[in-house]
Formats: sequence, structure tokens, C-alpha cells
Amino acid sequence: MEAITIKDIAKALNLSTSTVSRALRNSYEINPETKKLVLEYAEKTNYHPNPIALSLKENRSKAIGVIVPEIANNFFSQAINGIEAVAYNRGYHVVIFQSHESCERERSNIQHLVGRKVDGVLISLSGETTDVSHLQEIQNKGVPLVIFDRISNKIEANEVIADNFQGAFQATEHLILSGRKKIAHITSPSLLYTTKERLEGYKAALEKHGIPFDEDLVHYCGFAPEEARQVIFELLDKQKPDAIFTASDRLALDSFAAVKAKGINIPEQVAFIGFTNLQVAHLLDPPLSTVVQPAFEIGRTAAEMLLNTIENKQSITAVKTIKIPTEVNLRTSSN
Amino acid sequence: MEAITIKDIAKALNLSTSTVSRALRNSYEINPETKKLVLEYAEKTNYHPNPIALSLKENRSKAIGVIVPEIANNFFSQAINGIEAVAYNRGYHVVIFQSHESCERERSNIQHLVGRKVDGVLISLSGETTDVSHLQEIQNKGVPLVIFDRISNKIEANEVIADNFQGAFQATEHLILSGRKKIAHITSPSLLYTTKERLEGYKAALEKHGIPFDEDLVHYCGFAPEEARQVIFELLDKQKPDAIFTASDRLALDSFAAVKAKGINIPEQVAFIGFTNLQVAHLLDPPLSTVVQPAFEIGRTAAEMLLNTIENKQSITAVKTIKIPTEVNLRTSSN
DNA sequence: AGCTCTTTTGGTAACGTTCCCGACAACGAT
DNA sequence: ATCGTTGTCGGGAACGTTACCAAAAGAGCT
Repeated sequence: MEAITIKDIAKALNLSTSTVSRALRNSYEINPETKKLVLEYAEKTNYHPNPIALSLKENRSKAIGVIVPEIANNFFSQAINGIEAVAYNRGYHVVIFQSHESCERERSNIQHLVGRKVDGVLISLSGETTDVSHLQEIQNKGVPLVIFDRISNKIEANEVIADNFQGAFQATEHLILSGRKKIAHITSPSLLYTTKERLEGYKAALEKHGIPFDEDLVHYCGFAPEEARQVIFELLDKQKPDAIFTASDRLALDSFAAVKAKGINIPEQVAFIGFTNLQVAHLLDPPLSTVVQPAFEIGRTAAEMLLNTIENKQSITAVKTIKIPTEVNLRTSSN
Repeated sequence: MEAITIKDIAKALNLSTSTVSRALRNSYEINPETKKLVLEYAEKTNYHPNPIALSLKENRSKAIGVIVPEIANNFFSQAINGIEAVAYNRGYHVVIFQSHESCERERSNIQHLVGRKVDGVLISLSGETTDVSHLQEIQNKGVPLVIFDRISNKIEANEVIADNFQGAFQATEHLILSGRKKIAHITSPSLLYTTKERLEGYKAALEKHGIPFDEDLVHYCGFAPEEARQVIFELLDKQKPDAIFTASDRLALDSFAAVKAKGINIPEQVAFIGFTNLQVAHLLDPPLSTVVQPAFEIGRTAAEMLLNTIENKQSITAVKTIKIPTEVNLRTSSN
């Protein structure tokens, strides 16, 4: 039950492999009758060209690679759906890998993808990644690359991001306008690009409304499961904020749960707003205000950018960054 | 900036390709000095063997393929994490594909995977898949295969599933014991294996407690976004159930939202329990009772099974089905 | 000296495909 | 009749790697 090859067809029809090859590609220099013969035989025997042999010869694969930290994260799975939507329409397969927030895994994934000659790579950096030499390397090799959401300023590449500053600014300003003064910000590791942008938005809103920035109200959380809980507990005991603004899907949930576990009323005692793509936000108790990133559209845009550079509709040298607006959904949790 | 090959090394060191190849594989029949020379040069030039060439030659790839309907579904992303955990430890890459509940996409993904010579395939069937000839085909070709969660009785293969019957039975019985009599069951398309099993569990619980089975209380929902909402609205108007038991992640959420949108109190007017792996169940309003599938463990078990057959620690012919217990988490929504 | 036996290396085919080059008719034009 | 042209086809190399079969040289033996 081995797969049939071009050689098998050639032998069966008493032709040469080159003739068969050309017949299958519908070359003009093949006799229509021969062509028909070959095509019919191929159809009958369920012939499929061996993509590996093709990749070896042509150094391409009609597939693009996607590396995200964690598909269980709503933002990323939605972004992937955006990516698949355009890739599929344009005839590309999408190969999905997770870095699990590990730089080593990320490097290994990159290795695997370029080794297998994907035509391009879409990546959102792991929370551990500071050194981006692996990206620089594939870029030097000429592999088209687009970084989305979690980008890095250590490398010049095509990028697609949400307007994190705007989202954070709006969220914070909303909390201020609803009368809150001690607004805590629970956020991701400080080296992430998104972390910085959101922090800036947060600061800018404070400044605009004359509220002094208090370092003790900002807490960076790693990816350990219990970390956010601890941080929130401590925060509620010591700084006693009257509002909490969290970055990231994961932190929003963990923090939300922690505040409730402490028996603190939302929004009466503490207002809450999260930077998250949770689809159940409106079903929570109380319904959670969110800053939503246009995940699907980010994925779509990034994939379009990548495919355009792959197909040379877009020059590789002129890198650019596309910023997509975020959306604020106000619900009960923030008044 | 092209990748370096064995030929390049051979030329540079004035050796034959076969010698270089053997030196790199640390063959015993190579002079230690030559070996050292080659290894050092390879290290220096950052040589990596071309996996495509290897696959072409050896018909394998040290990668396994996973096909799931939708990674945005918690159950599947958790299962994938289980799969990756064992695959990574055993030196395999995991290539993830989504069928988006489309049989055609599923077939295309299968094609791509076997074409690219993955060493085995893990799959959970799309909601549309009735004809499993594509699976039969790859099984005939000798590609190791494990089906998990959404299995099919039209093909004999290694399978890993949750104990859907038990979960549904327990959920239904719990609703009965808490005094409910008109228990609706909102479930997935009837052709899915999980649908049938859960329905059987539901029926069995009814029967045990002498409640007649009412066909009108069972509703099958497709994958359209608004479908569950419509079904719930109609159900609440006509049959007026005093409890709802839903299958699947998606249906639990959509139904839950629909009931709330109708202004019906949970659990006072209608008790609610869902078959779901939602991580936020305890944060909902009211906290949602759930039957939880051991997603991670299902993935882990399936991957182990697959890798064992790949590495011939397990015979291909003796197929078996592993069933893993579900867990019931009772919360406010069901009293 | 002639023989076999190791040790170490090289050459080549093969995996499946495409592409370049050339071969060989048949044909019309000079 | 000779010459280019056109239409069809086959042969071979190449992509990067490994496996098999030789081959050469030296060592040790009778």
C-alpha cells in the first residue's frame, strides 16, 4: 500500500519520468493523447505528488509556520483563526506551534520550521525571550517574518500590534472618571513589549488627570499559576487600591478570582477592568469590563502581510508596523 | 546565507560525503581524528542536517500530527497540551491543525500530514465527518493512528475517550435528586460519538429514577453561533423545563447566556449543569456546575498510545479503547 | 613472499521530483 | 535534395542524505 510515484506511472505507461511529470503539469509540449493517458492513470491510481520531494527541490512548501506562547489563551487562538482564514484562501497550510513561554522551545520551533522550509513565519514572542538572534538569523536567511502582538524592539521586522497604549489609556481614564484614585495595575513581565505600552497608557491617563504615579501600585507577574493570586492578596492588604486594571487574559481571570476570594466587592470596593479577549466576560459575576484586542483581525492582517512578502507583492526590506485599535467594553465591574 | 550541507563540509575538508556523514553520526569505522575534524567544522559552520532530505529518504519525520475541530475550545487546547507534554519529552514535534468542523478541511489536513510523512496522527473528528474513509486509508498505509474524544464506530482504531456515559449519568441524576423533573438536554449533532454516549447516560439516569424520557426535551445543535440561543428560547417558551443539561463547551456557554438573557433565574427557576472544560466556571453568575473531562490526561494518554505504536512497543493490530473517568463539579447553578 | 584481516575511506545508488539539454521524427520551404 | 522548424519525447543531473559495496593500505600470520 505504498504511495504511487511518477516513476510508477512512467513504467506502467512505458513513458519516461520527465514526460509524465510534464503531462501532469499540463505542459504544452506534450501530446494531448499522452497527456490524457497520464492524467487518467494518475486519477485512477490516486496519485499525489510527494510534497517532501518538492520541498527538497524547490526549497518551499506552501505552508507557513505560526508560533504562539499558548493556544489555550483566547487571544492567540482567535488570532490563529484570523491567520488560517487568509492562509487557507490563498492556498497555504498553517503549521501551529506553542512556545509555552519558553525561549528554548521557541528556538527549537523556529529551527524545525525553517528546516522544513516553511515559506514564512508568524510569531508572537514568548515571555522569556530577550535575545532574538534566532529571529535575526532566519531573517538573514531571507525567510519572510511577521511578528505580532508580542514584538521586540531588538529586531526590525514587519509587525502587527494592537493599540495597547490607547486601550490602557482609555481603561485607566474610565476608572479615574468614575471617581477612582488608587488604581493598581497588574501586568505581565516587564520585558514584554505589550507590558511597556500598556504601562505607558496607564501612566499617561494618570498624568492627564493629575494623579501622581505610584510605583507600588504596579505589579509584574510571571506565568506561575499562583503568582497573581499572591500579588493581589498582598496588594489588597497593603496598598488598598480602589480599582484594578489588569493586562493579559490570564491575569484578568486570576486577579478577578483572587479579589472575589478575598471577599472584596466588585465594583463597590474595588473597580475592575481587564485587558482580555475572554468571551465569557459578560457572564461573570459581576460582568467584567474589558479592553478587547481585535485578535482575529490582528491575525488576519499579519497573515496578509506575510503572504504578500512571500509572494513578493511587498518588498522585504521595507518593514512596517501596523497598529490596530482596541475596543473598550464597559460593564458592571468598573461601575 | 544558504544552509550548509554535508557536501560543503566534504569539499572543505577534502573528504567524501559518506565519510562526513558517518563522522557526524559518530560511526565506529571512522578515524577519531577525522571525526574530530568533521565535528569541529560542522560546529563552526553551524551545520544542521536537512530534515526534508531525511524524510525523503527515511519516510519519517520525528513529528506527529494533531487534528482537532477548534483550538479555541478549551477541551481541545488542554488536550493538545497533554499531547505536547509527552511528545516533547520523547523527542517528537507536534504539528497542530484545525478542521473547523469541516470534513473537507479534515481530509485536506490528513493529506498534508501523511504527505509530509508524519510518524503518526492524533485526531478528534469534525462535527461533519460521517465518512471516515480518509482515516481508513492512512491506517491501511500503516500510519499509526489514535482517535480521541470524538471517535467513530465506523473504524477500528486505537481510541482514548472520556467516560461520557458516566458524566452524563451523574449530572442528570444530580439534577433529579435535587428535585427536578423536566430536564432538558442540549447537545451536539447527533452523529457525534460523544453525543450518543451522553444521551445514553442522560436516559439511563432518567430511567433509574422512573422519569419517562421525553423526546421534545432533547435538542441537537449545530455549530452556527446563534443556534443554541434560538433553541433555548424556544425550549423555555414551549417545554418550560426546570433544568438544563448541556453537552460541550460551546453549548454550555451559549445556553447559559441565553437563559440569562431570557431573564430566567438560575438555579431557582431552571437548574443548569454543563459538560465543559471552561476554566472560569466558578466565576460565572451563578457559579456553573460542570462535568469536566480530563482533557490534559486524554491528550497525554492518546499521545503515549500513539508513540508506543510508532516505536513498536505496541502492536498495530491490537486496537484498544481507553476510557478515562470524568469529574463532576457541583456549584450554585444546579443548587 | 604470499595470504588474510582490519581499518579507514571513497563511489554510487536511491528517495521523488523538475528542468535543462538533446534526439528524432515529420514537415514545409528554399 | 537540403535545410531549418515544430512537435514529442527521453536522458541525466540536481536537491541532501544514508547505505551498500568496494578499495586501498597496513598489520599480522604462516
